[in-house]
Amino acid sequence: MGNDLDAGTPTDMGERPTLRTVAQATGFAVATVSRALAGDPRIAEATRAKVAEAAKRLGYVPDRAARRLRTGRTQVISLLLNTEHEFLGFTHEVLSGITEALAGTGYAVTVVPDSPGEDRLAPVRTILRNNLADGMLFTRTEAFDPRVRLLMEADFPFVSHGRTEFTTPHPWVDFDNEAFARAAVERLVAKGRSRLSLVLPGEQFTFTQHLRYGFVSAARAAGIEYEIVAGVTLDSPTREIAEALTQARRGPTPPDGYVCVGEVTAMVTLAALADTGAVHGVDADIVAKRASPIFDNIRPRIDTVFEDLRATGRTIAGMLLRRMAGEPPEGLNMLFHPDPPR
Amino acid sequence: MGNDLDAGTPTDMGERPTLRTVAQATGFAVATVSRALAGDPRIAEATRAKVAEAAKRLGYVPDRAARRLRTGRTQVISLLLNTEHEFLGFTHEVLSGITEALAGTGYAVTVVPDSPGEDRLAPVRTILRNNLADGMLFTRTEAFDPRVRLLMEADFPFVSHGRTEFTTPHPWVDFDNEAFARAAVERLVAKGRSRLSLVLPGEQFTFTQHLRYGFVSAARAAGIEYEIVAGVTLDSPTREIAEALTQARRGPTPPDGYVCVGEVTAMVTLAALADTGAVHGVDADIVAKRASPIFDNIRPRIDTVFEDLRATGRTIAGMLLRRMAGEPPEGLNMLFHPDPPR
DNA sequence: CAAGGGATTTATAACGTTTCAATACCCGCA
DNA sequence: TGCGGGTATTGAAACGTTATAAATCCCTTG
Repeated sequence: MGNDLDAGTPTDMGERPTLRTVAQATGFAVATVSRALAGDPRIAEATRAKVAEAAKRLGYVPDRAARRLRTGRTQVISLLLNTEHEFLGFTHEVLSGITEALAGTGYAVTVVPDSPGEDRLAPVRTILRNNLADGMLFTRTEAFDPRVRLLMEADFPFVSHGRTEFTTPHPWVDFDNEAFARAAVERLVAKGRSRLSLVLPGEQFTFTQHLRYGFVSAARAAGIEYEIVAGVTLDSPTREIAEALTQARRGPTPPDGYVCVGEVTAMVTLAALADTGAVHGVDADIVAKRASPIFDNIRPRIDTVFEDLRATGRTIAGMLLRRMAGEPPEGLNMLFHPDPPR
Repeated sequence: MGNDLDAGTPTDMGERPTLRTVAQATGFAVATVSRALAGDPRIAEATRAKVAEAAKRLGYVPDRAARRLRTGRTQVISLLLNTEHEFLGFTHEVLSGITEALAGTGYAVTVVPDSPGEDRLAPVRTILRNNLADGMLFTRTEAFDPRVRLLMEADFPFVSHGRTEFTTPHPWVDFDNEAFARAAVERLVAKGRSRLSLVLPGEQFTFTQHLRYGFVSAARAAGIEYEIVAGVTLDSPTREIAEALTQARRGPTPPDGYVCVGEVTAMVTLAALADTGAVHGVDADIVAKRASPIFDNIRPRIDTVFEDLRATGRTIAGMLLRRMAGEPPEGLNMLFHPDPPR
């Protein structure tokens, strides 16, 4: 081996090896090397082995730009990130799950801001038109989400976190929020609570309807009173939520049970209880959805139901890979079920 | 203009316009169009205007892959994301800030996992060797961070969140954790507290040393007792931190003041107080660093110092842009100062 | 009027990959 | 010997862009 003085090419050692480097090292043509590395069966077994060895030895890695230019495939997956304030680890957990599922696949994740007030289609259009990704992931899905409609029309691979109400099937991953709400209500009823309260996310999101249905139907089934806090959503400033909750507590018949969809609401609720002189566990109870271990460290302890967001991230990414590989959308659905409350 | 029947090219309407499309529409050569759009002063003013108009009308957007292949510049910025569990909005806030600063620049952010137990250099090496990005951002910087060393050697643009102790200057953005710790101590002393406690992040991080120094020197200056909780770090499972704190409280002279570096620790500390029958505000006080508005909704209310992570994200991204544009590293530093505690 | 020269524009060659169409090779068989 | 026919390999073109070097034009000047 030694130093290949005869190679006298501009491509010297230290440069990034290309197909040409490998071709020269093996004596085959560039086209052959390309095919061999792609595992093309028309290339002889022995050749494939020789090329593979040389590629590995030289540390050859295909150039993304060249491949992308040639094939039109970007090897990129875009995640639409909502840029509203968010307090607990939603983004971190989902993103960790996604990168976990994508490790070793050659796919890169790019993060694209999805400003909630703005046109939610704009970033999607940009990605489609300028061919910036091979697939897309997003959250906070709406019943007739325009992004879903557009992507289905364009036949562009995506997985939504959250279901829609379109009749055409598309890949989605969701948490069974109806079951969560139902279980939360039942848990509170079991504790003897009979006037329940719930703060919902914005009306437009599908999971809001699931939560509402689970909450309302379970409360009715138990024959107890319930109210959905008016005038605020989960995305309202916490100050406003706190005010609404406090005001409700000062009414003639304050709630004695709270279903909280997020950790923040749970904290706000705890604070509202404290501020109105009520004692958790005595005057009222809370059951909350929990996506992080933080509630292990809250006093008073409150009942929680765990939603595994890292698994969610892994799943949406894995499903997108399958969709991009050509699987039909029909089978690509996954509904996570709440563990029993604890 | 009407329909250009004479154009009879394979590039029909509906296809993504390229330089060739614009060239044909204007009658100039591809090279001229490229130059005109790049604002090359050697192209006549009138030509530049005509080309710009046509490009806009046709909706021309340069192809990233082609540009990348030709120039070697990727138009990508990589963010090294630590995949440990994290509970409050660090990732979300920093990432939102980054995308905010990058909006409209044409740069995309890709997220690369930075597994804490693993070789922290591996993802950096991959990015360098395979030319996957033009610049890099990362957090949890160490005193002699090997990533910083490698990137400086390679002369690759980056901004670290956190300072190092290298003598060669490099761009960084940091929060003045020493000032935070000092202020927290002073605040506790002002409340009459005289036995302070602190849980530190892992020894390897630079900001750990800043915290330690601020804490220790302020406590000494005030002539009070202090302890750094042994055996656990901020990254320890919360259960272990809780145990260590609870145990300390059961000793002969339990702490009466806590400096908490994160929101989670603050919650754990509150829980430890509650579990040992101590009352916040009576038996002990807490001053905590706060990166989200969540503490407005914690009862008991605790003193906090705000670290604006979204601004941090904006700043590291903005600084990286300047570095990539060729600015020398010397001036590219920014130290965020804590607001007065409240 | 020819030559010089500044101002514009352009043809062309890359960047590294994949793929189409064509070539070279080898074997068996007429 | 020559030829069909599979097998294995290859040359060349193309993806869309930028940069180098050369060409064109037009105007000034000796």
